[in-house]
Amino acid sequence: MKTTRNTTAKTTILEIIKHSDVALSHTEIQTLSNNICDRVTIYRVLDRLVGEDVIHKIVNLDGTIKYASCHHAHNEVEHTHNHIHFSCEKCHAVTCLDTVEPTFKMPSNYLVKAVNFTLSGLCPSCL
Amino acid sequence: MKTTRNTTAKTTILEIIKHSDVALSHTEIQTLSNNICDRVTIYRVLDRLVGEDVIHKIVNLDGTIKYASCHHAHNEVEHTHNHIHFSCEKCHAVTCLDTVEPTFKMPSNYLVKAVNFTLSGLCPSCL
DNA sequence: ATAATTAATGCAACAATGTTGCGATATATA
DNA sequence: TATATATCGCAACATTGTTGCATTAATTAT
Ligand SMILES: [Zn+2]
Ligand SMILES: [Zn+2]
Ligand SMILES: [Zn+2]
Ligand SMILES: [Zn+2]
Repeated sequence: MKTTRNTTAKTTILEIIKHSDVALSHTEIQTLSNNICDRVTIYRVLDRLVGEDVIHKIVNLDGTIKYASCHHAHNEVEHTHNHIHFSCEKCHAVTCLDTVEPTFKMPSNYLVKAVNFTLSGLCPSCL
Repeated sequence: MKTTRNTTAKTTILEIIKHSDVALSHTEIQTLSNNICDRVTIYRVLDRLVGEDVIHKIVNLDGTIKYASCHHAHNEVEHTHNHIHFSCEKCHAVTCLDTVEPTFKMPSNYLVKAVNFTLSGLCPSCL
């Protein structure tokens, strides 16, 4: 079987994401990592971390992709990322709102498997 | 003042979007328009139509941008696009669900100005 | 109907972002 | 320490979106 390895690039990138209180884009991670590795490597590490369920991918309102660490217990049976994200239109910070759970009624002829909710406006720091 | 003009490109693109029951990307519009105009013109026409509030922009789960016509009455006082979108993971169709209204409770220290909700799963055709 | 104004277009050139192939490197294991 | 192979670096490429400018065409005025 295909195993996964802990490399310096992977460790560094994961630390950067874990220590950030906002979601980070590929470019932001590259800057913060001080070019510790190639641009392509960052893409591949991010894919791996998402696959390992250590971080999750967020699509921002403008279509940019951001990454944040997963704060759930890793032994959950049902593992979803159905929490809301907030995108501040002033400081552009994207944060996970793990406690907010949206409710909605869907027509029965749809099968909903995942939700991706993003709110925008002003965050507490910018309010 | 700067007026807007009705050109063949604009008319054609708007017709394509209006007659589609799913949201369309720039590339899809280009294909459907049979290369009636330059790639850049499509970008500019789409920006104009969004600015005129005739169509609205949707960010799909994968970060791709799609466009759909607005179905609201144009004399509404409050004009928002806070409806849910559904993205089918099989046929990749993105549709507007104008009737579904999500509810949620936000912490008071956030100011929510806009919402962007996308559900994914299987649409009625693929179920 | 014709001329004048300028919004809109086409084209080229560029920037940003993401992907792929492959030889070289480094990690985990024996 | 030796081996297997996951991962990396690099180059090359694809896609998507932007900008500047000369040309074209839609609207308005004459
Ligand atoms: Zn903010
Ligand atoms: Zn999150
Ligand atoms: Zn479908
Ligand atoms: Zn819509």
